[in-house]
Amino acid sequence: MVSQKQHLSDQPLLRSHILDAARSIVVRHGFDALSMRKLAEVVGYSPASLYLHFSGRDAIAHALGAEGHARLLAALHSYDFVEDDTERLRSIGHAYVEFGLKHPEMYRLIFMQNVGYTEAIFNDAAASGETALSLLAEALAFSSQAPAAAETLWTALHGIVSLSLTAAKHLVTPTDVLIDATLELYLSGVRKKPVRRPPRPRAA
Amino acid sequence: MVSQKQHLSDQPLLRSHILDAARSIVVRHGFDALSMRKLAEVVGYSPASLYLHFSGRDAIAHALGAEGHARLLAALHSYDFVEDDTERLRSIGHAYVEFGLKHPEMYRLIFMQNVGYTEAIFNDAAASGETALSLLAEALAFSSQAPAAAETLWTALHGIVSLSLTAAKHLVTPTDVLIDATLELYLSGVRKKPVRRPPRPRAA
DNA sequence: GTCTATAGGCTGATAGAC
DNA sequence: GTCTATCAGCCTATAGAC
Repeated sequence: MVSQKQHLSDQPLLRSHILDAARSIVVRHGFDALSMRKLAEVVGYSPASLYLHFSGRDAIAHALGAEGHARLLAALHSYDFVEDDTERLRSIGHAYVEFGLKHPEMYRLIFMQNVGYTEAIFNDAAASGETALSLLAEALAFSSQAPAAAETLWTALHGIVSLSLTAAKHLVTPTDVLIDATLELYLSGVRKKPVRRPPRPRAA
Repeated sequence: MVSQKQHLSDQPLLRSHILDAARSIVVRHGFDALSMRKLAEVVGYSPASLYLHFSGRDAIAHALGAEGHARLLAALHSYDFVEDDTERLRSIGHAYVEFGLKHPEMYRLIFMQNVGYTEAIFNDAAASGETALSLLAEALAFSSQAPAAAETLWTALHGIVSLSLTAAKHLVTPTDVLIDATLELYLSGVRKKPVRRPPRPRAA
């Protein structure tokens, strides 16, 4: 019953056990509640042992966020099968917000917690070939105004998620209505020629 | 030179001294760096004395955030003089984002730090008659689709600020271009009839 | 009103035994 | 590889002297 090479296959397994425990703490109590001591307790090891598998708390945060970002990408990719360009964009937009609302603490960790984390996660994802932004840009490729159009849409979708997470009680409009209104505006604008910007008045 | 009733006028004065010190810590090192000990050191009092003027750290955070929100409102009101409706809305939109980028740690405290803080600050502001959202709704009063239109615009503007604070390196489009694109879309959509929403495909 | 002193915690990280 | 023990801090908040 006992494998002689157990300790060889344990290393990656333990890493993912640690990440599982860390994820369960973060999604339940928020990232601030993730301490090496509590994490060690959940994993069933001493705090010191965690440092054999991760260089420290930041490394765990990074691994957790990178994994969360990958899950977000997967959620968006689940609408790749939709053939109509605008329909696919609508589906992706809804899926983006839905991910954020379904995994609020994970979304916070990826995009709202800390400049350093967000940059590291995004840099890694970019190096791997795809980010939440690049996927939106691809979904908007049928239009002509990338990358500004993709970034404009991304910021809008992020705003819906982000304010829903911190100011939900003050948003009376149902989230789906906000998403649809946002998407229709971007879809209707996406083929127009760039806007002429009039000079703005300065404050008195 | 010495007033006999100095100790009477000292109370509100000390309160604002404490808030000044707290603000300087928060804007320089972020809200997480605000501790009662460090604050007491900056103010020049012992930690225990702070509790004579504020019930605790949360009360200081709340007072600081409420004050920040009031400053945001003031910044937006500085364009009240603009007579043209769409011009005024453009100015307000730019001013909103500008405030967030100029006071990132204050903006974080008001809208991104903590659900509890944001709710308390916003509840107070609503009770006082005006919030960032209600001001946007007023600026959009010339259109017919409040409050959904105001919330849609608010989330979009917040998204620009919020992602600029955490993912600036991955937004290649200049902020002003993002704001203008967003505003023009909302302005062009604001008089249209409500969008027809086609059913979305479900994931395979 | 302000202080000192302290209760009663928490933290990340490491040295060195086994 | 995992442990115990610990370093070297940090924190909010309060009791009680002055």
